Amino acid sequence: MEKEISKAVISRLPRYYRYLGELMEDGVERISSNELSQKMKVTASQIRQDLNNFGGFGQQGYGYNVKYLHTEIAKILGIDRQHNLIIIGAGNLGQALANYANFKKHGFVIKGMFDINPRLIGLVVRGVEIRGVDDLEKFIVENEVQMAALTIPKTKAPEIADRLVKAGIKAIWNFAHVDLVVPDDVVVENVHLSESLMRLSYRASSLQDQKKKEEKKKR
Amino acid sequence: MEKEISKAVISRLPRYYRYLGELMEDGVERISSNELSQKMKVTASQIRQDLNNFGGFGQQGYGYNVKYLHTEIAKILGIDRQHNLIIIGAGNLGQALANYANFKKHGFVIKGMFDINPRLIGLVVRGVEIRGVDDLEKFIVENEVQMAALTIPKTKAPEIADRLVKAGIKAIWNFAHVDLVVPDDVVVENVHLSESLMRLSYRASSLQDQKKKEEKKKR
DNA sequence: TAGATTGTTAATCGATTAACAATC
DNA sequence: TAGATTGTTAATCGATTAACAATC
Repeated sequence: MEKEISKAVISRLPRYYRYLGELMEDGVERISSNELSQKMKVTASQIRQDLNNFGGFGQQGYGYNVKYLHTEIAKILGIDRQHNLIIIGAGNLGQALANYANFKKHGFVIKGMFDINPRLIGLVVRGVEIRGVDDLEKFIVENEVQMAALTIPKTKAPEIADRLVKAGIKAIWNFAHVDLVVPDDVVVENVHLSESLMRLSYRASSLQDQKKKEEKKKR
Repeated sequence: MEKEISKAVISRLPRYYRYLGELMEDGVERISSNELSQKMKVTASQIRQDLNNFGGFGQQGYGYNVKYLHTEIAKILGIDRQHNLIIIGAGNLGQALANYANFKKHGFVIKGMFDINPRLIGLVVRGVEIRGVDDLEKFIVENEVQMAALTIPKTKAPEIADRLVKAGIKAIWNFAHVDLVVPDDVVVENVHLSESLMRLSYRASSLQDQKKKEEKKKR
């Protein structure tokens, strides 16, 4: 039985990965959980606990080898392998993703882009042609695509998601403002930008309100 | 003393808001925590606990009035007021945000866009002109801008963030892959897309690995 | 009034932090 | 060997779920 690893732990791994990458660039060879904790503003205890979910990557009295740990986290995250990706929805957001150069560095290869807008079909973005959705299923199979980014309106998303799942897609990066319903063996990662903005709004607003209250008190 | 409301609660509010909005569109007038919990796939207990952080919005024996609750959550999130926003970085992602029509509906008004690329300066996106960053501070003050979306490379982000803070910005929606350092009275909401994609990669990869193991067992 | 459902307290569960023995 | 720092167990804290009295 595999011990299930908590979502909280997983969501911290990419940040560790980023900091380790920066340390490598700075030529740092080793780091202790304590040093790293100060840089990242988390507890050293949390770092050690998190990492030990996956094995002992450090050494007593020494700390962690930056390069080694960086590689190991990449393996855990699955970014050491190639992921074939398509983007459904070639609007600004879809194109923004396509233009995001760092993808390739982490094993994500954009195999194709799709849209229903005839004005976009045929255009080429970063060497990738925008296609109509008619030959979607065929394309997925032929190009061994496992992942799809959904940057289409919420009205179209569930239907397209169904088609993706039937065609064999196993991972959906969902930017549409709906909760997709998919089988157990398909994973969905939501990026709901409007919800993110609302969280910011909440925090900004409550900060404002607090200030106003404090001003009132003074008088 | 205000009781501090947990981050977990806040991050669920926008989703409640979205579901209530959809219920309104469907003409539903009232809903019980139990019904809503089934739709949203959370526990009824959690819904009631979450809402009661902010006050009693329901009525025993009746449930919650959809429209009323929708309005109240909007107030809590601060999306009943106007937020003046600028976008720094007019690349694909910045333009995607500018084109995202629903912003206005929730009180976010895009006052301006900024870039350093001379080829973009002067262009107009959705009625908003792209400006150079020279007159950034002046623009913020004159237009009473409180929020900024940062869609620029990580190398430039900290410097611009400093300028924003000095000019009086209180909320930063950060799409750059750095952790910004800001004073206590400024809030930052991070959208690290590459980290989101890595989380998806982890889940997709561990699903794959699991399957392989099961296949091995069978043999 | 009887039935339904909230608001809220209490119980459980999980995640974070602290502590320290193991060991490089 | 002595010092440093991990890996891991135990303690604490917080968040989620369950239960039920209050009340519409």
